[in-house]
Amino acid sequence: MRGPRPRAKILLAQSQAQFLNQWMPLPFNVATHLDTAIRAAAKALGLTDQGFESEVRVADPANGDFQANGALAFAKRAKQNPRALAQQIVDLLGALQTDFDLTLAGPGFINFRLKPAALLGWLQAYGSAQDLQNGAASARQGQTWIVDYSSPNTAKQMHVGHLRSAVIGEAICRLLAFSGAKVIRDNHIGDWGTQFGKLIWAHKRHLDPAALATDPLEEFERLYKVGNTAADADPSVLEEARHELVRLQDGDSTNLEIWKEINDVSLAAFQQIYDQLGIKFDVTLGESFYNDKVPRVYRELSESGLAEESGGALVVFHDEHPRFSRNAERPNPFMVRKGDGASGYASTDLATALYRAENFHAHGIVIVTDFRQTDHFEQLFLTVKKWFAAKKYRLPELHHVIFGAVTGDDGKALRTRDGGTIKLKELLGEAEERAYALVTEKTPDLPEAERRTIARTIGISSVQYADLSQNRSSNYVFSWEKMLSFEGNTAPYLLYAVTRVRSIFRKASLNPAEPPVGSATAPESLQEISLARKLVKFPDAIQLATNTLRPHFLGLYLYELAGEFSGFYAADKVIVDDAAVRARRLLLCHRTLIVLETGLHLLGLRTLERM
RNA sequence: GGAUCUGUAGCUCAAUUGGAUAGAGCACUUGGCUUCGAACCAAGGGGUCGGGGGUUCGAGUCCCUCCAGAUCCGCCA
Repeated sequence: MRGPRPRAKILLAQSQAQFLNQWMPLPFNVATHLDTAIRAAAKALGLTDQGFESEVRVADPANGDFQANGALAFAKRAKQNPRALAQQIVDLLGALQTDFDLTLAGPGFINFRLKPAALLGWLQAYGSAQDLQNGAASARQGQTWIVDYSSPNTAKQMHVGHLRSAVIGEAICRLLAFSGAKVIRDNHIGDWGTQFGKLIWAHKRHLDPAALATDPLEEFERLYKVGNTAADADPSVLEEARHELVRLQDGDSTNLEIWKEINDVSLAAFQQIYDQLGIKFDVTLGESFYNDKVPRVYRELSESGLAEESGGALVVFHDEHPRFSRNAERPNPFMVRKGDGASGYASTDLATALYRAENFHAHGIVIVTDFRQTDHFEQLFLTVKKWFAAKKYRLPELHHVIFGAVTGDDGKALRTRDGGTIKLKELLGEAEERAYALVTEKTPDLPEAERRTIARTIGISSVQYADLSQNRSSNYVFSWEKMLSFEGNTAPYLLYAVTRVRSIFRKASLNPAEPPVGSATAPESLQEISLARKLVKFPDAIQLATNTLRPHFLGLYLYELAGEFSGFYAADKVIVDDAAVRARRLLLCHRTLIVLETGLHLLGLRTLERM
């Protein structure tokens, strides 16, 4: 419940105008609040029409809490003195001075430092996870976003290379939902590829029923290899495999049954992994689902003149784009239909885009894949934009969320068919084991069952966070040490901070859901102030991570917040006799707890009571 | 051959997308537990941001060029 803020009494001595002003809570997102105020000042100065932007951002703590850099860029364009211009703006920001210390620095930076009373006001105003949610939920209210992630091929196990899409995708889903969007998680599985020809061929001839009963996915993988090897060695096998594929596509009941069995088994195995990662898809619309929807794509693209015949195939060029132009040195058209009449992933993806726009009324579509598909999705998006424009369909925002490859020691991307790559199942199991050893070492007194539960959370979180803590666009060499590191910017460090806060509440016999902090006063010590200043920047971290679709910005923020808390924890004791000191420190502890837990849950991690 | 991405401390990574003195962790050195959990904290050394040139008040970030690696380039997705 957000009511009037209990800051009134510190304001009694101030003017009536300021008093009334102070009854308005400082908004959830302080940077946005500053932006609004500066824009108003710029408008008063007549700068808005000339394209003035405030450029408010989080500042280096040494300089302030937020900084506005807009005067610099504007002055350059308008050939004015930036420092003088910044001063004119500052002169109009008098109302902000109740909450902030304003300073002008360097060539024209405007710095804003929150006063302790303003910090207290913000902390009092946003006092529960629900308050944080309410504060953030306006940005994408009423929008529907489709997030297409994980999307493995069936009949194969997921290996470490599949982890990034799942982990990053889930974090993005949660961030979008937190900003108010309705999110539809769509697992666009590869269930209709040519691999099924070879697979069905082998299934009919080399199936081992015992192996199928023990570990069906393992057996399907073996069968695929058998089929692949045989087809490579013998052209007649390849021919038979193609025939099996055609029969499947023509609806042959035996082949359909095998196909369905393979997919059902695969999805059940995938689900075990998803359960561990806390992922639950809303829909699983794989490539087969779009099978009957591609003719419309061919028709509409041809009618609108976007697609053309070329060597028997149906292709789309984008002449305005050097890379996809027909005039390129080596043309790279978007292959909508192959020369032999078969559909490819391009046509499936086009049909998928249309379905998402029409059926889900998507405001935005996010597709999470590795960087190798960059060209494909660029062509897809270019084609979709022209196609939708020609047919007057409403165009959703299209985002390809690209991440780097997970590579082996040779620096080359891991591929399923190379064999010997680490299976996701094994990775998660190993993570749990290593975490268990550590838990047992650190907290041997906890009962075995609890140590197991804790180890599960720590192990899985560590693996998830290994992907979320770094900028998604870079490649990395897979290593156990990296995935299961427990020091530095890692999940255990963050989870540890959470358990230390909870421990304080336990020690004081207080319920963290109902912290007695109504009488808390403004932060005083260096560490208290530093922690409070960090807490107030949570909305900015959320916004940055969501707008850029880069969850690591939130991870970095949480790591820094946990660091501030650790410094505070070491310096300032919370459970002390002085009731005033105690209340104001408990407030900081509690707000740290809700921000950390909310943030970690947004990244898809689970948190712990103790560890 | 063309295109895209990557290159930051010995190692693994950040840097709010053009902002102020490039920051963390690991490793190394030093100090801190009879005091709310030391899976922690405090402090120290360590950098021609791959090389070179350019754009401007300001560049790790943008442009050009060279070097190194990865990836893609009409029918597997």
